[in-house]
Amino acid sequence: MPEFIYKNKLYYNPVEFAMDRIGGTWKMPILWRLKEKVMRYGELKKDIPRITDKMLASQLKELEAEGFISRKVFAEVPPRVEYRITPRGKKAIRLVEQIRNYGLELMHEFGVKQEKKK
Amino acid sequence: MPEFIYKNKLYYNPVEFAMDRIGGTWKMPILWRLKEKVMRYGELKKDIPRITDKMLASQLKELEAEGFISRKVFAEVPPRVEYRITPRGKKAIRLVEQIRNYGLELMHEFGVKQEKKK
DNA sequence: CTGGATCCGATTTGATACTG
DNA sequence: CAGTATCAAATCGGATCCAG
Repeated sequence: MPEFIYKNKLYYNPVEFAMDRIGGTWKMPILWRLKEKVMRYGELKKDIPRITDKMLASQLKELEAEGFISRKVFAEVPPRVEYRITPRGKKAIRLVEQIRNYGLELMHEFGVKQEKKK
Repeated sequence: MPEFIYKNKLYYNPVEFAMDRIGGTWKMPILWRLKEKVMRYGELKKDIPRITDKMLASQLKELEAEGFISRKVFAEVPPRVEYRITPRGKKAIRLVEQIRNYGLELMHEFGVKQEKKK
């Protein structure tokens, strides 16, 4: 049984480590949107339903701190901040795609229907 | 933006749906161990470090309720209960492997070393 | 042996208001 | 526009005790 410490937290396995980096309710949705677009804070906010400023800001900060996205601030008024995916983030996206495909498969098995975008 | 309800819970995307079925701290470790072995409750308990009875029992119940594992009770004294993976669980294992491989990759990038099993 | 029941603290997320 | 600060709610998981 592998077991290890990272940043003062005990992990039992690599899956847990990965999910701690890019798991949670909002990180994958954020990465997903930055897949092939550079986006501003406000664009992300509008594009991700129900996310609050608190969650968006904190998750962006964590993703940046661990190198999945980068942040560019423009010295303008009004302020402009752009977020873009990094190479590490691109690798993460490949996993997101796999989980997503699996999720779609499961939803089909469970008879879950998705709503259309309005 | 897909958005849907399953069992009275609102989901934002397929990833979230998948992780709600097989995510959390203990479900993947359990599935992983049943990958190619039938195991008893007590064996799982011994093999998964630090898991409590509460978590093991509840996670087994949820995995069974959603068809990832099956449970066989023997009418013996003392009681014997065996858990085995189902076809649906086997598909899940393929995803676990992908997440695990990604986690190992990330750990390498982050310079995390795993301890050897004692 | 295989759990269920209860209590409780820690963590995560949400709501709301406010600011450079 | 792009966030912070504060407080509250919900969820998760651990500890402990009990039972068929």
